[in-house]
Amino acid sequence: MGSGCLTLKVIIMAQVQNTLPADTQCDHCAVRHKSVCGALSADELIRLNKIASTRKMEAGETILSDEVDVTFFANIVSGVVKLTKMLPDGRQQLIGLQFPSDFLGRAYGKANPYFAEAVTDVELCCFKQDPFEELLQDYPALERRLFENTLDELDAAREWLLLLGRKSAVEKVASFLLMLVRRASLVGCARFNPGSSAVIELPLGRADIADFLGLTIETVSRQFAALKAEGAVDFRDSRHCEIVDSALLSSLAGQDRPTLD
Amino acid sequence: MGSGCLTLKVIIMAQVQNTLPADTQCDHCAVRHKSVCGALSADELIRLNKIASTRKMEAGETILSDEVDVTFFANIVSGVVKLTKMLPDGRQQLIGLQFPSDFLGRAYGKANPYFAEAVTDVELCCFKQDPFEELLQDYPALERRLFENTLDELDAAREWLLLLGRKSAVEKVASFLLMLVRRASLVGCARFNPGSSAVIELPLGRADIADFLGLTIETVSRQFAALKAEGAVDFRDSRHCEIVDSALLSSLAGQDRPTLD
DNA sequence: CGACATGTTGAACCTCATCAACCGACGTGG
DNA sequence: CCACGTCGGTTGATGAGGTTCAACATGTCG
Repeated sequence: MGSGCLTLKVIIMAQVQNTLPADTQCDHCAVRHKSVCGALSADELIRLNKIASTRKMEAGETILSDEVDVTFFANIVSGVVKLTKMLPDGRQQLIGLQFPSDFLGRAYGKANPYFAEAVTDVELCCFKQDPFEELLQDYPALERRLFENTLDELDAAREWLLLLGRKSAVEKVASFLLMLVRRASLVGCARFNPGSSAVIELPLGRADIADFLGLTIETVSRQFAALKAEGAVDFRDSRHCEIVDSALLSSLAGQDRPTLD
Repeated sequence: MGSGCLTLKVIIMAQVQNTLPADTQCDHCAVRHKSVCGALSADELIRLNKIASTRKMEAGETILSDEVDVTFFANIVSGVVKLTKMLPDGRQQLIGLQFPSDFLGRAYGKANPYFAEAVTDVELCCFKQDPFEELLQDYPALERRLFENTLDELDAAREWLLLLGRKSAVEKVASFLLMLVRRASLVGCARFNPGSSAVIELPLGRADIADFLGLTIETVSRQFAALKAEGAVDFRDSRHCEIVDSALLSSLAGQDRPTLD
């Protein structure tokens, strides 16, 4: 049960690459409007800029940890980040997957009760904790954006509860792919062909997918094979999945009414 | 799989019992300080009071629904509320359990993507939607309290992801009991004896517990029996559970280090 | 009392985990 | 250059943990 692989808890803090000049950087930022920054006016952004700095992290590095007090929040500018929790005996569960424009860190004091780890190489836009919380006080629009963000995350987590608690292995895997289509397409990780078939890049390896779905590597692999056999998807390689029949896929995911026509 | 019992989606809105006189009611309120109201001064409370009204609902009534636009938020004053989600084929998952002082409803527009149903008889303190959202604008402390609330719910949901994805049946049931001890004791549903043994009242029937833990009624029952056999708990009746050995119980829940002493 | 709801217990079955072999891609060093 | 180990993924055989189905117990309400 579980992955059993106790990941080394080496916390390597990324170096500050670059302190942003006060007024220009955000204009070119890929996530300027989608992220929480979207709540701020140009003037307000300048102040945010003053406490911001870019960091790059390599795939596999730990960004936030259970055990270390973190002194910053961050927007993901590029790359994918996984959030995980672990049982003392090593069993692991992925509790979230974050894409560009998502926000990392728990506001207001309490430590995050989980790990955040870079899945791919990642660019972050980091904000120092204390001054950022001051900003939250001063700019209600910012706080509200962050709040709505959190509400969305809560909804997503609850959707996942349903998946983990009640869905079968195939349904889980199918739902996972659909979730990627939905989320990744917003972020440009997916390219759509005219014929409504899309190729999505799986940001996670089989082990992480398993930990996301509460399954083992082997079952994930088998269910992918099953979906392929059904004609719902096709794989060019283990990381690239073509959605052949998305209607079929979502019926296999158990999300629509059971064909009431 | 799942409970299979498609609960009737009859939405019976409770009658307004009682419009609060502007200044007195809150003083006697059992959850005045624990709930979001705790963020408000006496003056501010008066304004909140103007848009508040008490409602009583009977066990089994639906409070919030997927399919109906809800026009109020609410504090739970007494009783227990369950939040559920359902797959189209009837499989059900409990995604949250709310106690007195907890807040019901999703701020800022979007509909709650779940059901809320009274488990016991429930007293609510309801706030009309639009004026309450105005209050959120005007009283940042209130919004912030609600925000922190939401963050805590998110943490709880993620804890539950780990449980559903990675824990065995015994571990799930044991964790459930411990969760009740932690939460219910804050709310006065539990009475502690000197000898560190406590009797907790299970607010849920076996079916709901099963839907909470992603199990079936039968397994829940068997695991309770197993815990009793181990000497971790004892049952006076199916609804009252005495925690005999809470250290043992939490080790069976898989939450502490595997005895490294 | 009988009808019904709720919970417990037993036996058979099935899904998924476990253990193990295997495959291809990659990198390293002889 | 190829032998070698490693790593990620696939595939097969076996078995355990939970589900399912069914019978039974208990409690409540008419």
